[in-house]
Amino acid sequence: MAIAPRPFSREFLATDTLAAARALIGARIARGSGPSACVGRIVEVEAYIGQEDLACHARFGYTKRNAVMFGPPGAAYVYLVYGMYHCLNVVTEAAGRPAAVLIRAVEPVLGASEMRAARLRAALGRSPRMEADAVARTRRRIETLPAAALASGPGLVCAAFSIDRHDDGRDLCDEGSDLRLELSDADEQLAVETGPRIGIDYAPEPWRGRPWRFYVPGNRAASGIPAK
DNA sequence: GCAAAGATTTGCT
DNA sequence: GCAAATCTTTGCC
Repeated sequence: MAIAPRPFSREFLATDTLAAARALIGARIARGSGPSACVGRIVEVEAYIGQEDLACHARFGYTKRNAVMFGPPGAAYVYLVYGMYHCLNVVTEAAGRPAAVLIRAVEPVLGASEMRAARLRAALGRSPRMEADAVARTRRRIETLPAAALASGPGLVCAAFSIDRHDDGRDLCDEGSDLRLELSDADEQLAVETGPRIGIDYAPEPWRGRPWRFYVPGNRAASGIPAK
């Protein structure tokens, strides 16, 4: 019999974003319930902390897009990047202080076939006018992906779990939520390494070099690191 | 009001 | 290894 998961502690998210980021490694993200439920283990995250962090979306202050980051901890901050992909963050620290942890990669635990179907829906939905042979190529590519590659990037996590801006502001610490964070006693402690955040070349030092990316070394789902 | 760039992924050279 | 795809948000005129 399976051990019942418990919701991720909001009080813990409320204090220190770097500690929260580290603790989120190995935690689970869950979507839905019953036979179509999807569950994954978080294996890569990044911390974005406050208006002073010039890599953080809050660096321009309060805006319509980043409003949720200024709210209470435990909420989902979901935004659209590059006009096509969504990114999921977990809001941290007390209300009024904008900080969050970006979920960069997840290892499928349950519902991999559901995630694959969601990836396909996302890919085809993005380009509605794709030619028939392009559709076939895309379908073949996604159908042959190893399970570990289904959510191995921030945009892919959202595609696999069908996360979009409808989920912006959702409470991830509520066990009744359709999208939520969970801890399971069945999970062993994972090794964690740190490094600079990815894709923030626009940020000046010291922010660009801050080792605020946390990941499980050698994990296949987390290994999608740009070559540069 | 308009131009520019972005916490990415994919496909082609 | 590089550039395109795509659209919201930001920043300047």
